Amino acid sequence: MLKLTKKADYGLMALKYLAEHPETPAFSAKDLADAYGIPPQLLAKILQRLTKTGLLRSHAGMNGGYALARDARTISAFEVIHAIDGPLFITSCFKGAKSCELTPSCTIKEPLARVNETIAGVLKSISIQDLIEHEPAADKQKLVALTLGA
Amino acid sequence: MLKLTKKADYGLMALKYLAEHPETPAFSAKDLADAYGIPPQLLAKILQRLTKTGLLRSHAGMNGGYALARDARTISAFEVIHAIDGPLFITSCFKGAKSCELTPSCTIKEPLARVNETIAGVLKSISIQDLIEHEPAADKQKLVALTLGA
DNA sequence: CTGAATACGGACCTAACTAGTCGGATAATC
DNA sequence: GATTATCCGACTAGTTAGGTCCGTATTCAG
Repeated sequence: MLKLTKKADYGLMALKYLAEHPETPAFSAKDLADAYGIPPQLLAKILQRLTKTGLLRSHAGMNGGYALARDARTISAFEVIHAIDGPLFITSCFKGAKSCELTPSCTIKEPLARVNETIAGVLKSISIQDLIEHEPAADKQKLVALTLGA
Repeated sequence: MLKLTKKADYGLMALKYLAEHPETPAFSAKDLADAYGIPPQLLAKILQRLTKTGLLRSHAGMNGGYALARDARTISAFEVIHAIDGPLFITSCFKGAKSCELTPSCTIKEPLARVNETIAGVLKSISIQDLIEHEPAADKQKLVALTLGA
């Protein structure tokens, strides 16, 4: 069905929330979970993962919590999704290094790999900041090149 | 992980195979399954589904089998995926009519919906025929517009 | 008319994955 | 040292994906 996991959704929501409140030094996992009605312990694990991949900075203790490690404009949706859901493969084939068992019979792998790159490109072109600024802006249109040639 | 199901892969492979052999009037599910080492009964069900959605024509009895219902150029990868995997939703939210329970707190739904449309556009721009012709062709590059504005 | 080849379609099984929970350890602040 | 946090692994329940089995209907050849 080509859909993100809820975890990725939650992660994006949390990052967006942090980006929307730059004045506050840090939010605890519970704060963020309450803001969206997300199970706190689940969100906590997501935030921990985002911390480990360097997208967030964490601080334990009172008045601790999470904050963006970088500017919201420099964090792409792709990074968030990749950190939480792992590598992005549109094909069920090539999971990592070992190509699919059907090779060389699987002939659609190569064309779909380009589709995969295109989708990744789309997600890379979207920053957390973009999620906030969703005003009508025809000049903000972005063009993504889809190359089918080998 | 944002990936297609194997069923969709199998469907695309089968359609591509049919498109590559226009001279043959029909291939049985078993023929196609043998060509790729796919479980025959699984592929059979996929082909049946593609028939029901009008992408294939079927014929029972001896020398029966499946054939493309339309020209390979007019069948998009999107149609195939949609027929097999169902509607394409990148967000875990809005499954069909009922929006996610987090509404209105879920604020990323709207921006991601546009990403969703972009990806759908990419898949719609790719025909079965395109899967066959994967020669280096810079002039075959396609541009996909990604609009983030509301 | 009979039988082989084929499409059709439901029921079923199993492994994997997703979402979420629980419990405890560590760390920082007051 | 009590409180507020992050951290992290183990566990459970529900869903989905992938695949199988079996019976029925349809078409064609001999």
